[in-house]
Amino acid sequence: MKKKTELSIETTEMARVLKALGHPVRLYIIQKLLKMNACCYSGDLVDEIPVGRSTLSQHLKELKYAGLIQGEVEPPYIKYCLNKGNWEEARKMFNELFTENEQL
Amino acid sequence: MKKKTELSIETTEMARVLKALGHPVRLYIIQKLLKMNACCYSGDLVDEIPVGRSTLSQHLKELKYAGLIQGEVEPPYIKYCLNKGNWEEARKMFNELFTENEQL
DNA sequence: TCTTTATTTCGCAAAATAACGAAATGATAT
DNA sequence: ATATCATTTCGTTATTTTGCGAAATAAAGA
Repeated sequence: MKKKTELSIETTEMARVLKALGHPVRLYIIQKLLKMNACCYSGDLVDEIPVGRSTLSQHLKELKYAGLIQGEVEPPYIKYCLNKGNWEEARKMFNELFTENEQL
Repeated sequence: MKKKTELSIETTEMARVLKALGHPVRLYIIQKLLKMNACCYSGDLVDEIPVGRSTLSQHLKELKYAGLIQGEVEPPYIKYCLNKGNWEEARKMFNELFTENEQL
């Protein structure tokens, strides 16, 4: 028997997004962007989050790589905003996962 | 300035759940339990997931530790089911995160 | 008692992650 | 040309995660 099917692309991709959100610092950033419905700067975040500048930069990079945020250069700042298109995609995915079984 | 506030318990806890879901194997298991609205056995999973028995066992342990599933001993099997109470909590958390900003 | 069966724990190795401070970058202002 | 500024990249270290196979466990059957 033993099919050992590869896990689907959808599952793998969704897990990637969940993983990106699965760190307090990164989740905090996303929550903040959602709550404010706005963008923010690394310099603002570094005052609110107990982590050094370079570490924060790494987390921003990961969120960007996961497609959840995007950065616009506004010298000497970089303005980080939600990637709304991708976020909407993610929202749909999660909604499916979380609500298709409300009867539980 | 530099407040360096600790991140809130809520954010930290939510990140823990997201992290637990942030692996393809673990997400697959949860998706399966949701879809079937039922329980499953480690032995079933090992035929569907491309990973060894001991590795699978580790992932089940992590899902259990994160409170997402629970296991009932049914010798010689162990029946794994969603922890419905905790799942409902998680569902609410995520719903808040993902839907409070549908206007985006 | 000795197997068998399903599953977990153990011990290990490889890879990934998280964090830091120092140095680099790139743009502007002096 | 040099200094400043916000931010990133680099190099490093410590820790965690992922994965495996071998051995252990625990229950039931021969």
